[in-house]
Amino acid sequence: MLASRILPPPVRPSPPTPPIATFFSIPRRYVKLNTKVGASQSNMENAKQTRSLQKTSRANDALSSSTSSPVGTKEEQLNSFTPCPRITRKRAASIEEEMNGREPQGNSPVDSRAVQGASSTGSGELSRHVCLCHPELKIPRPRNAFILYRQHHQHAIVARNPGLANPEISKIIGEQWKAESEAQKKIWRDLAVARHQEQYPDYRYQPRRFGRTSSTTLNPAGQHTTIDKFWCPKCGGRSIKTPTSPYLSSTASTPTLPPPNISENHTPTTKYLPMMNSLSLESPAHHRRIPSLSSLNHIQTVTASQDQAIYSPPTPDGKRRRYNHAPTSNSHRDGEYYGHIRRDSLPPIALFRQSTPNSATMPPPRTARRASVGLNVLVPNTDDQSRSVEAMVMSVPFPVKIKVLGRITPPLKDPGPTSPAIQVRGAIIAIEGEDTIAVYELSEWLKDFLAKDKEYSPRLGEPPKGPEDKGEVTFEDYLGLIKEWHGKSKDMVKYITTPISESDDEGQKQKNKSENHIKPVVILPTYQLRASDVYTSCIPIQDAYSPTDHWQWIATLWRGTVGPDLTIYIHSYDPKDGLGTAKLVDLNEEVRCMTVRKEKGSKFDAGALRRVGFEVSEWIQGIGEKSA
DNA sequence: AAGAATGAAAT
DNA sequence: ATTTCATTCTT
Repeated sequence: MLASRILPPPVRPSPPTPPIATFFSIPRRYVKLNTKVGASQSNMENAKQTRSLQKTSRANDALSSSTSSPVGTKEEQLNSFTPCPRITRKRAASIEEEMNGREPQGNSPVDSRAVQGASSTGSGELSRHVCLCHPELKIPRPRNAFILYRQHHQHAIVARNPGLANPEISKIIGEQWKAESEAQKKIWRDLAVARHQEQYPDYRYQPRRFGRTSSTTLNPAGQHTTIDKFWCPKCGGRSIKTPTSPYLSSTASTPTLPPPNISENHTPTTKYLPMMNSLSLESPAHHRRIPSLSSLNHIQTVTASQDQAIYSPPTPDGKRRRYNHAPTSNSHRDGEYYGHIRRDSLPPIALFRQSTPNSATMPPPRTARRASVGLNVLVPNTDDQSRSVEAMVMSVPFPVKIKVLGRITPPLKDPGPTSPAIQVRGAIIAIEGEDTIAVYELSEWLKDFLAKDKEYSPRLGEPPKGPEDKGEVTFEDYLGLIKEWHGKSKDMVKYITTPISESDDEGQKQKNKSENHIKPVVILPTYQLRASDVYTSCIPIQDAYSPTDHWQWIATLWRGTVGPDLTIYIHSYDPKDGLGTAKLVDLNEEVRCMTVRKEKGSKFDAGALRRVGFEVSEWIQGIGEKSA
């Protein structure tokens, strides 16, 4: 055991793991051992014994039931969920958390280091010592199948049994889990590993064991030990003592430390859309801090930086929240061990940085487009215009367009505190992509998938119609379509905010009150994106608008209609081009876009589909909780 | 902070 | 075989 402590952790098929990794927790463990463990030790022992007894019997159960019974589909006994006094809100966190990991992509070293996480921030004196190497968030261990399952069903159960204590809920879900078919369980298991692995390829589980084992303190050098409190386990160096005044310290001395959260105030959205601020529109209303859409031509410039933004990690936040509510006060001080410390450290703000820099270097926005006739050299007024327009428009990365659309037509927002609360908040999911067949295929699949869940009542919507004939299409035609959709938009909103009622108006009133929180979901096989693209190409540009301006103008007309809560974009790729490092399924919370990649000509990857289904349902669950 | 469920992964 | 810790949230 000692030996294994001293040696670097067994290196997985993965890249460099810092040799000192194993020791990170030692100093803190020391702290904790002294302060608490000793005291509670015996209690713990008891508890453990109890549990291990239970465990064995449980194990037997499992053995007898799950191994022996092949099990038929038990969908019925899943009984009728329904009611839901209040919507669980934690779910959002889990999604965010998922997103957090998505990032430096392939930077394995980061990941492995992160496993150990934790800065040297701590109690009292110790807290003044900061090591230059940085923080890193703690990577949570993978949720196992059951935990995922529990998480997923929790709110349905809470709904059924209002006010039930959590442990009870655990029991219930435990039962349900046992009843689940082996196949179903496997799906959850797969999901459990897949997700975590994707996010933290180099994760290695390193539980701290209090059992006594290593209170023998050896420091990394293998030398003996009184623990040096100021020794930074991560970089192996001594942490530096920070000046008393925070001001003095910041500038010069701590290059690797994130600056105090300057960015904390900005919402990511604000930051990621620097050039979307209107310098151009004079309408007084715009003086409000409403971030308006920019001049159209910016879309091109946006592209570059947006791209970064889009593929860069979203706000590191996630479940820290969960721990943050813990009091920062004294009570915390002495009990500090790494479990807490690690979360107290701020997420590396550096992650945000890349989103801003070029805003400064951006060309000034063109103002008063209408007037700037001469400026637009981009528009060839030739015959093949529409082709080049199409090419141009299609060359804009879809995430950019989706994001822009997201600004024009945000999802239905929750009613303000003053307005009456809505009874239910479903979701609108747009499925976009150039491969229409695939779009429909996925739409159907998703509908079926959600329908199985009983928590959802999915409907396929009819997408905006394309131009009738191949001939020229006029603005009028388009305006007609838009008008139609203003109507449909209202219908959709109504649909997703109206509790589903299958039983006729019988005991309806009673039912509606406590139960029936099935979420209505509208799935649109193509929506605003496709429509905007199509119409951009077939409505000729008669004026000085550039193709991208043209696109945005077209897109802007959707304003006033409801935007999708989530867009699923099907990215069909050529098998011979391969995928590169791209993931099959990739959720970008920031733009509310989930990308699903699919090889042209073949079917969707089964795992990818499951993943989509799962993520979508989590997304929908989290909708209530999202801040605008 | 304990606790209720289950399970994966490290000792 | 045993221990930790993933999730959730009330007592």
